[in-house]
Amino acid sequence: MAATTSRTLELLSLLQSHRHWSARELTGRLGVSERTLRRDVERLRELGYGIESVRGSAGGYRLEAGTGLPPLLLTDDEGVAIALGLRSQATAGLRGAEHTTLSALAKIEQVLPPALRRRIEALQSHTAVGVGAGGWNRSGRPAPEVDAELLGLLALSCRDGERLRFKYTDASGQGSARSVEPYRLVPVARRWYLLAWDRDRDDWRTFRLDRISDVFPTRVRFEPRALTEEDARERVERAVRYRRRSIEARVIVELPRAELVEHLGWYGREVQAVDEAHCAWPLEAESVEALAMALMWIPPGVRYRVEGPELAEFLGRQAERFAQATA
Amino acid sequence: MAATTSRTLELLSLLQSHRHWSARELTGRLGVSERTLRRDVERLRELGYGIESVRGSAGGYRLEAGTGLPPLLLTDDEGVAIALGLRSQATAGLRGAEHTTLSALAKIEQVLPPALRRRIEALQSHTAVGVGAGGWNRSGRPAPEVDAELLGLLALSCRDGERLRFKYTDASGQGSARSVEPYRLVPVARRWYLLAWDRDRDDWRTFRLDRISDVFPTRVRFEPRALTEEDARERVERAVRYRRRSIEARVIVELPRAELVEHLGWYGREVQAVDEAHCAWPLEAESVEALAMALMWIPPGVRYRVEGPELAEFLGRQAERFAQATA
DNA sequence: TCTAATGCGGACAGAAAGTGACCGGATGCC
DNA sequence: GGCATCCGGTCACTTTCTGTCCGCATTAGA
Repeated sequence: MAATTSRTLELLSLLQSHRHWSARELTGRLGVSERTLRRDVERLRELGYGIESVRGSAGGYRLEAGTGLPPLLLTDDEGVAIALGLRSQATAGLRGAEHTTLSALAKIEQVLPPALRRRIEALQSHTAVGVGAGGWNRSGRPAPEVDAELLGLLALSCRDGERLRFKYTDASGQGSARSVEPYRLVPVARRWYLLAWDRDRDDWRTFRLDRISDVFPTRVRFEPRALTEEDARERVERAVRYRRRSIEARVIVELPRAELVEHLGWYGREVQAVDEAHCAWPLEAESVEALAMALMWIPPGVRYRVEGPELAEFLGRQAERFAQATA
Repeated sequence: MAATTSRTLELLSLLQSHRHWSARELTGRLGVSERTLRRDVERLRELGYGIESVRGSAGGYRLEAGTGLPPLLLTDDEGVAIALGLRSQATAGLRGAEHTTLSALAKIEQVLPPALRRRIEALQSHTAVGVGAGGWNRSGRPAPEVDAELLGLLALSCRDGERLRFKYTDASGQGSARSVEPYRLVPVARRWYLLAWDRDRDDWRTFRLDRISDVFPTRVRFEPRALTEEDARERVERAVRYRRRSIEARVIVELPRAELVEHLGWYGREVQAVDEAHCAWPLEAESVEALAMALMWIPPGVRYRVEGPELAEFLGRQAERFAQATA
């Protein structure tokens, strides 16, 4: 039963797993005549998937970019890799694509067999970063750990309009049990927040993800309350009292612009020439520590001067500490 | 023609896009009778995809984890998000899953419509990190830019056994035109290398990805030469003459262990107590700069002393520079 | 306890499709 | 030119698909 549908999927899967197939190989795998294979190929083409065929000896079929994205037929391993990629993508907070990333993540998390889920968790725990690795974020503090699994779960609930219960520990350390209608996940300054309608308090509330625990999906659906995208973001930002508070400074380096740019590569793209022998490197970050780090990349032996009160003050203190530390 | 196959895919797509659907909604969307819908659901179940149904009022269907991964039916946006996630995953070099990540990446790159490809590139250029962000790697230098697109292309060629031509600039700056049979991509120390059979030199060669340019996929297939996984890795490592060269140091901080751990969080997991008032923080990284960065996270006002000649020497110089810079 | 809403699946008959065999043709590599 | 490969028309046969009709099972809520 349904031989043709599943065979079509299998054909797609074969084509995705290996770029080139001859008709013979395919008919062998699928157990059909060549004529039927050609008809299957035709069908797939009609669905908009680009299958190119090459005639002559060494001919065959290959899947190419078509007009639309074909269904991705993944092996378990690949599924795991994708889920991992999306999780780290989501927790890293790629600007401008959070929503889509979450929706893709929700899609795959929804159908992930438990065995694979366990593998993902195992792998994820291996990927923790070390000191000096990617773990420092723009704010210059170690990024708070974001629970990617929680993120996935919440994303699903938001998408599907499913009530949730969980424990929440507020800023003052007070714990409480909440019953909410999740509305949207919003990333602010590398942290994730859940905007939801609190059923007990009869109002919108914002929850920081790392303070949520013991989530229980009730499976009870609800009709999402109307709220514009902007409203949502504004509510969260207000609740979070988030200010950007970025710190700026400028470094005057005793080096021709070209040389510094050469040395810094991509990070030196904003360096400007001051005169033949000096250049200016504008810096911006969310903490003085992050700025100071940047200074360490000025080549050894090269003199520089910083402009910017916060950074200067910080450097003064660090210089003292460094000197003491090696005494 | 093929109404049922495409309808089945559409059903799967609907189920993936939204968790809960009533039979009515589905029949409306698909334009078939309820009986047929039930049969479609049955078919999907037979294929191993977990569709749960709920009877009674507020009943309906939902897609759940089944025994296998169902074909992922993605919107364009989601496809972009996944490709981005995989690219960053691959270039970040997740240990232990490189191969699978590449295979998943190859799968999606293979079928990515050009329009989406352009979107990915656009987005990717926006996600470049700023100073102090995740762009510093373990070696303490800005991570060399890995061209994710190149990586995807090479992954495809390795998988499919397709000959390549490209230009290669070796360490000494010498350029040459190569014609190779790509065999495997190997990440070493945050850099990617291509192991391939060089057809002109009649031997294996290792190419650093960031030195490869002007790649031309010939579309000519070849029979991959036999080589074990270990052999491959060994060849690359030998070619790369990779040594770990990590630098170690220890910091004695005038703070009780508990307080420092509290302050550092995850990064302080190896801190040891020395006595009531002091603790020792062992550090390890691939450059002194990275070590020095770690020091900045010791709370302001707290005194510390470093043990380790390289770091001490480096700090001495930095202290001087900082002092000069603010003069 | 009753009722309305929802999903379940057997039976049937007509419509639609899928299938393999056969064939002459086109294309590309050597 | 010779060979290997893909192309797509036609035909007869088989299988599947589909909608309709129906009584049943399950659930939430009045």
